[in-house]
Amino acid sequence: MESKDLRRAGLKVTLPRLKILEILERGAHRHMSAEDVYRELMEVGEEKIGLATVYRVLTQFEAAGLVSRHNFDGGQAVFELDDGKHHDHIVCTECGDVVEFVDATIEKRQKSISEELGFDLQDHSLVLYGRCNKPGCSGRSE
Amino acid sequence: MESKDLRRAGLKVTLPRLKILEILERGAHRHMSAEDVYRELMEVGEEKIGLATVYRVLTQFEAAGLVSRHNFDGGQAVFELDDGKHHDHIVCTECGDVVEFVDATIEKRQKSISEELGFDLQDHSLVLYGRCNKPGCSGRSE
DNA sequence: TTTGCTGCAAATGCTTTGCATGTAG
DNA sequence: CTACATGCAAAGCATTTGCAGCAAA
Repeated sequence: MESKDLRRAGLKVTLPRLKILEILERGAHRHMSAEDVYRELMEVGEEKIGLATVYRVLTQFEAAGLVSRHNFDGGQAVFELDDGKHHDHIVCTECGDVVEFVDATIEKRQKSISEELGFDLQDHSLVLYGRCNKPGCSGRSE
Repeated sequence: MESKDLRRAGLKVTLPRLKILEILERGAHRHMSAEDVYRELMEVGEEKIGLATVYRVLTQFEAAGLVSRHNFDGGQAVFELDDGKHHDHIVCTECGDVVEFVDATIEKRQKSISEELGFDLQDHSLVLYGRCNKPGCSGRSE
């Protein structure tokens, strides 16, 4: 029951929030833009919910640590449920598919490099772009 | 003489283009947003040049490979002269200072990871965020 | 002259906000 | 009942575009 998550985050349990959480959990893709979420809401018959609410809710979820936001190439930010485990992304430039990965070597080097350059590392963003070799790959959306 | 660069890129040699190139070469910072460039143009007395032209010119320079564009956190894209040598960035979250670096280990791992995941790597974006330890650091712009 | 460039203002696309109404707690 | 949420429309940014006038080549 995801109402727990909402209450724990200090957010009132409302229909828009529940529905959006649900879509992020069982939606078509793990990485979705606000528009993607909004579109699915419409498809599911939740036509009273406005796009502004989707943005507001996603932003609140981000602040609450329920969701994380990524700025891949192409203007639109994408959101994904945050399971607490850090990871980076590789995005297919053709079909938009996103695959997550973690690499201890890279993580370690980043830390060292920051120290060498006199920085106290707080965060980082690593996105690889390439063409995936999936069967039906050649331009959808994700 | 930078007119060469322009001609080689198939661009007419015009005052806006020369001035913008000049600012990128001798400007206050190596990484500048379009607004930054525009602001310096105004300061230098080049007040006839419009912001739209700055954007257009920077985009053309990017297409010509003279300049590269980066999307760091904070909405505004930043541009830097492209010397052909690839590098990544570490950005100070306090003063906005940017330091460039290259790390062979990271580059190699990225390649391997892409292959392992069945991607043909085309490009990547790595940005580290942290606090730098420079003397006067605590919130400017760069 | 011809093709490409520029300034300006208007248009975009994504995201955020103001405000009056609604509703969870 | 009160504080917080929502929908809608309008506002905000960064960036792009249409167009008429200008200027390199």
